Amino acid sequence: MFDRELLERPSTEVAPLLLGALLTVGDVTVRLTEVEAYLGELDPGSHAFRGPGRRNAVMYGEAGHLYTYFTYGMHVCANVTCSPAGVASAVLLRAGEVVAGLETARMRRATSKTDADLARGPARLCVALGITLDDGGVDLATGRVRLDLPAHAQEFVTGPRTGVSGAGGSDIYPWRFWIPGDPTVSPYKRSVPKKRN
DNA sequence: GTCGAGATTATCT
DNA sequence: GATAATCTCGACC
Repeated sequence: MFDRELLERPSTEVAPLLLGALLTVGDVTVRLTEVEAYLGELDPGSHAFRGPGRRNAVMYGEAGHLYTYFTYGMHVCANVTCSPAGVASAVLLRAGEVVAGLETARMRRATSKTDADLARGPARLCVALGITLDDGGVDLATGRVRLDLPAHAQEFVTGPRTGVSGAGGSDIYPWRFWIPGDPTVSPYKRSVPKKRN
C-alpha cells in the first residue's frame, strides 16, 4: 500500500514507517531494514541546511517522492521525501534486504560476497536497485521507483549512539532507525571506535 | 572481525 | 576551491 498522508509528517515519524517497506525498481525489490531521518533546514548535516538548491529541491516538494544525490563522486544515495510541500525533510534509506531480483542485484554488486551485503549501505542500496540521479524526483506511487508501505507497524529500535542520554546539545541527528536482529543492518563503522589494548 | 586511510565528482560559496 | 549523508582495500588481532 501507499498512503501519501502517512508521509506528510516529520521525518522522525516517517522513518519507522518505512522500516519493512518494500522498494521496487524494475525487477529488483528490497525490504528496508535501516533508515535515517533528516530534518532539512534544522539539521546541519542535511543538504537543505543552507536553503534550497538544485540538488535538494525535491526535498521541498511533496511528500512521497524519491530524492537522490551524488556523493564522493562514485556513490548515489536515495531518500524518501516527507512533510508537506515547502518543508525540507527526508528519510535516508541506509540498508535493505533484497527479496526479489536477486540475480540482477548480484550482478550489479559483483563485489558483494553474500546476499546480506547487496544492499547494506546507502550507496549499495542504490546500486543494487539500479537507482541513479535520473530517478530523482519521481513519485513513489507512480514512478519507476515504487514504495510499498507495510500493512502493520514494524518493530524497530533507534540509535542514540552508545546510550547518549543528555544530548547536551552537540549531535542533534542521531535519528537512525533499524529493525533489530536483521543481518543486513548497520554492520558498518561503529559510532564509537572501540579502543584496543 | 575490526581499524585506518584513500578515492573521486556534483554542487555550492 | 571547498565540501559531502560513502565504499573499498590493506593491515592487524
